[in-house]
Amino acid sequence: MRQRRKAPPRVPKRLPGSRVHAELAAGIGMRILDGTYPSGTLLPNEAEWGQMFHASRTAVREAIKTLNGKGLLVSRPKVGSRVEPRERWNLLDRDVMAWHCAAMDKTAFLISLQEVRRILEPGAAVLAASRRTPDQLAELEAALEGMRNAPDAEAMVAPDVRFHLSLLACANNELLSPFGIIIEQALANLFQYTSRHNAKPEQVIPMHENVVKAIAAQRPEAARKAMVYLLDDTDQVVGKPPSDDPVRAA
Amino acid sequence: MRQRRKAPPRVPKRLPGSRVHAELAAGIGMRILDGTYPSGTLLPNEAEWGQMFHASRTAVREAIKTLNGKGLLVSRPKVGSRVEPRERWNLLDRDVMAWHCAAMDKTAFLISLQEVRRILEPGAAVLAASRRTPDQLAELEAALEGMRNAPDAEAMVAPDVRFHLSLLACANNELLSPFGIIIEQALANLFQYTSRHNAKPEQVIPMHENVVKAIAAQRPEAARKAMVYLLDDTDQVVGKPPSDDPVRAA
DNA sequence: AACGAGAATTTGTATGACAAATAAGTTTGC
DNA sequence: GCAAACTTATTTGTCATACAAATTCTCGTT
Repeated sequence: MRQRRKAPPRVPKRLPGSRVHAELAAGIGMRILDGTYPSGTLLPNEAEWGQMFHASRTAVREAIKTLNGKGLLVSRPKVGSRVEPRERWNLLDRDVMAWHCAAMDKTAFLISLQEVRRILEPGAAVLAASRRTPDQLAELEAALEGMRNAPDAEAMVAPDVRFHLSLLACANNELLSPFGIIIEQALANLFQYTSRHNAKPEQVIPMHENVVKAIAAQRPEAARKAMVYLLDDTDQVVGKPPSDDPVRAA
Repeated sequence: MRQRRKAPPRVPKRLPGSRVHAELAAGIGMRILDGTYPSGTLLPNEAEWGQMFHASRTAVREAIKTLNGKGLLVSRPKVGSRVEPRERWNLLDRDVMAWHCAAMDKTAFLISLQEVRRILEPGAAVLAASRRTPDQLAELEAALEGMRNAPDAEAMVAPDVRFHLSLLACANNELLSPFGIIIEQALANLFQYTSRHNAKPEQVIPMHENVVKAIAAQRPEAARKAMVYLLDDTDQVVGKPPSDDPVRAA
């Protein structure tokens, strides 16, 4: 039997598993990302945040330290916490990207994401073809096999993400790993389009296969081309015209 | 008159301007980056960190929240704080990159940096040539002028960084801005080499001029080529062979 | 052996107090 | 009149303590 001696907590109707400082970080972070507090603005002080969210200053401070670490804020005594200029934000951070994505037009964001993919992934494919280890190649092939076995388009997203993340890993450059976040976001958002437009789904698997073949054969330029074709196909879903790749044009 | 009733503080001989939680974050962060606590390891608990650094648990927690936000850690009650796998680290974060740079061989790191630059900057130059605004072009030219006026090699680093950052801005893709960190680090580290080797400094300015000309003329492919040449020159300083650009080879 | 209740441990939150830093206003000295 | 020095007010920074919540571990029961 449970004793019920204590009165039930009145204010803290918090869901179990939620962390106050995480909610605060998200709450403040989103208000920055959506422009409620533009760059250069002075935020409310810690006590005010505490009142707004019914939380202690301790929790507020931990949230602010989190945002501080993501480059959204700088705090100074007597002056307060000021929103940093946009170019100092850590847009590649998972949380920041999620808040940003929630605040802004998803289509425009997706176009930006694809643009960066067009720059990065062909280059990564070149490195992958020349440097992948057998283990990394096997992982890439396993991801491809996962795509083949997907029963429907939705089930293909996860192995597709895995495929492109594996490709980044094949490049064996540790500074390329952080871009996995871009790929995850892009493919996750992209699915909402593919499920509607569903342009030429029968070509998706062969296109990925071509990338794997080129990387397996250690042919960098072929890998690059195959990746460009793959991205062209993806861009068609979004509605952008395919690239005018100088190599292909030549 | 000032009253001097209170005894001077005995223990806290901390330098003015230093923040305890920042020192803690750096101390813990570096121990993670240098491999003292490898991925998957359980860190000492908050009380132990407090003893190690002679700080309160509050300060330790704020430091841990900072590292949490950078993707180095996850904390759970009763378990503790566990080091995340390397691919989840925010290597593009300023602090993380600084700690990483302090821990690891700088030459190897510089090669990784240059490799990513070779992928990113030519692509950024293409976008810049087609989309730069007049204001952005003016900013780019101002940075170039700053390089021209630099009296010595050391004084050229700052405007050089400004140049490449401006170029990223010209691309008008917000997801490209975070890479400015890579460029800053690369050029800052690179200076140690240029000052020693000093390979063909007379070519540096004309090479940058060519990039500006192509972007001013809105010729994307010319901008791309000019940027590749520029990076080739930089790579020679590091000791890498120049790229085998398929376009140039054709 | 499986299961469940309870103990132990660690992070999470709250509160209160004071220190440090600094922007702004006020007085002082010339 | 004006500038420098001082005072004051405000906000973040740090500490100590207490307790809540979550989760693993242990141990006893069935």
